[in-house]
Amino acid sequence: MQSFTEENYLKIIYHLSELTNTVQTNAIAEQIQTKPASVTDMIKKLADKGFVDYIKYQGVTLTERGRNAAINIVRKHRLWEVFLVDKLNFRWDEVHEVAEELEHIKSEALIERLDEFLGFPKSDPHGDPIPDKNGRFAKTQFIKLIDLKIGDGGTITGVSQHSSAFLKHLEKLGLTLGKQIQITDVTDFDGSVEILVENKQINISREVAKHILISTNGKN
Amino acid sequence: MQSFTEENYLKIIYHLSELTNTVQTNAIAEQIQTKPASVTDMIKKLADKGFVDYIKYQGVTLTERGRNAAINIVRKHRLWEVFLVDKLNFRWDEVHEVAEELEHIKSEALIERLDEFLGFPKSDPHGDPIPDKNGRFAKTQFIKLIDLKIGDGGTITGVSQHSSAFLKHLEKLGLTLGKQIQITDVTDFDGSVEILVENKQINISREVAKHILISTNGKN
DNA sequence: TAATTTTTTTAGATTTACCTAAAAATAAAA
DNA sequence: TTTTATTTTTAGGTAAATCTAAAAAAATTA
Repeated sequence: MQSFTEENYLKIIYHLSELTNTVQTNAIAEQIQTKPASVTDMIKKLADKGFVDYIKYQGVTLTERGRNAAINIVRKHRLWEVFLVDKLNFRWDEVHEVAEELEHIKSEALIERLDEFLGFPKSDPHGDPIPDKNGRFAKTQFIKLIDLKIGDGGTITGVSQHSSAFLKHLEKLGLTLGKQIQITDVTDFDGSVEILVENKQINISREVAKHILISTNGKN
Repeated sequence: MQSFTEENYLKIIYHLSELTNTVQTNAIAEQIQTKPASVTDMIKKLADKGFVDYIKYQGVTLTERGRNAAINIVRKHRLWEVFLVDKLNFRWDEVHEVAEELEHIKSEALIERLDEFLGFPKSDPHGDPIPDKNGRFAKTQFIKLIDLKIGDGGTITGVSQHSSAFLKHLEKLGLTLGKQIQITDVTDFDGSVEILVENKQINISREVAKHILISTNGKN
């Protein structure tokens, strides 16, 4: 059984592994809000316990054991987010911080019953897939909005940034999960994107477009 | 804001305060499963922070501030227990350990919304009163079953032991909250008590009788 | 390839919550 | 009121997770 802190490291390493194969010390330090020296210490500990493979100066990768542990934490995090939104009427931009705490509650029975209580949801309020109790989940095929071309369209099915500030901004723009969008123009000057949502033309910054995930329903 | 550990100390001191006015170091050590020397350390820290009044060798009492903090933790613990039993179908003997973890989740909004979701319950699955958001709750007038005399009767409205072993035992005997009981005999030899529940005569040990709380509906 | 910059690690400290062993204070018994 | 027993505190230390500052390795640039 891992400590609260170890669990956070595993979770962060797991998320960073989706971007790069081996994960760098500095990247972890930035995510976990700590110093690289502290990360090195913890990585050694996780390596000793068999959660990560680690070669000095080369970065880390999760072992099978480490990945399973990480996926379990992600599962808990996402289930709690569904609970907060579906049952306690939290908004999607309010749930992340609370779920960061709830994900560390240890009871397995609690999570299985919570899953059942929520009706075995497949995705969380931000569109991220929820692993089942065996750690399996659909590899969702997302495209970043920024990577679409003029004329391309699709459905908003996820976000890659969970901060309250970002999500509130999306809400204000009417860009919530399930909304159909289509790219109508891309501005050369600042890379901002012109999109059509519910028959309205809006302009979003490149930065925002990077963190909106689209499932395309075929181009036109 | 207090640490996980500080919260546990406050909670334990609060519960022990219901028995004796000033709480002894050894009593805390026993409850918290630690050594008296460690308790002394923590007490000093809590005193520095203004949560307890402390005189060397004399024991501690909670300050107003300490009591408020403790009651808030008790409120959270009991609300989570209701959630686990009412919504996730846990049995009353399964909830204590999980609630020991959940009680430390910090979001105030979470607790207010959970309270509302549960319909503002007044008592937890063991019959203990749930403080409202201002820390107010009904001082319940319990009598220990062991203190009743032959012929006395009443309703089981609480227990003063939350261990799974004890609660399972009560369940097996049919002694659950709300059951009407009447004392029919007390054995001199071992102090065990003969009681009438649902037209059946059963015998319970002195130890068990000590931890069952009765609200009397008048003697006969 | 050499020089510079960036990344990562080591070394040595700090803080929190705990420990053991011994000393001091208080309470109980003779 | 001594003596004995119990309770509590002090002193000094440990482990976990962090830190700063400096050294070492790797990557980048000139």
